[in-house]
Amino acid sequence: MILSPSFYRQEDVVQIARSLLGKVLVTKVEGSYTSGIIVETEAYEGITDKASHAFGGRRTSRTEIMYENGGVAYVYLCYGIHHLFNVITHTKGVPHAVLIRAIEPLKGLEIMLKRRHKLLLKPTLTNGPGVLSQALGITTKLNGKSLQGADLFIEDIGISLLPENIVATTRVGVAYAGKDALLPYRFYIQGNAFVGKAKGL
DNA sequence: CAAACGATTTTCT
DNA sequence: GAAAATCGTTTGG
Repeated sequence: MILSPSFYRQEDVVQIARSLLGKVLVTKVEGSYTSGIIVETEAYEGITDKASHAFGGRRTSRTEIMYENGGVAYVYLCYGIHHLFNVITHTKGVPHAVLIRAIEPLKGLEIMLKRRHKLLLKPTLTNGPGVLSQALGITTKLNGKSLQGADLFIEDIGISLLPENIVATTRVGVAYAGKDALLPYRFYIQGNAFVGKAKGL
């Protein structure tokens, strides 16, 4: 079943980040469906989190979407090269977000391989926030889109994880955030081959 | 209006 | 292991 708006509007963004593990992110871009099981996430706790774009309540044209009601996508370009996909959570006015860092390919494998210019299925196909967006065809065109749409949603396919299989640790690439960089806001499925290994492990 | 800077990935040494 | 690639957003003049 597709995750409902009420799922995204829970108050605890860290709990949502944990809950998204094992769910399936589905996109339909240029007529083709692609999907993958979410195996790694990071929580960005709004105005109190120095690593968040909305830290201190900053509102700019880019971050405005973060203040929307939970259940929309926040996609932005990083390093001029990579599109990073986030889920906006909590209610209107509270800029919480969850970054999807890695997925395990599920459907549309051929299309994902083609988009990534690969021939074989390897973890590098979708094991980072930039590359999974490329594989799923996610670009800034999806910024602000509802996660209830026919071409972008997250569904629960009945995967349940044991607590001991969920690892909580520090986030990646946010050293500039000072003590907030030490918060255990990153979650991943223990032992999954598609969890990012590029950094910090 | 000009300049600096990334919630990263790939490639070269 | 180190460095380049690359551009929209943000910040300062």
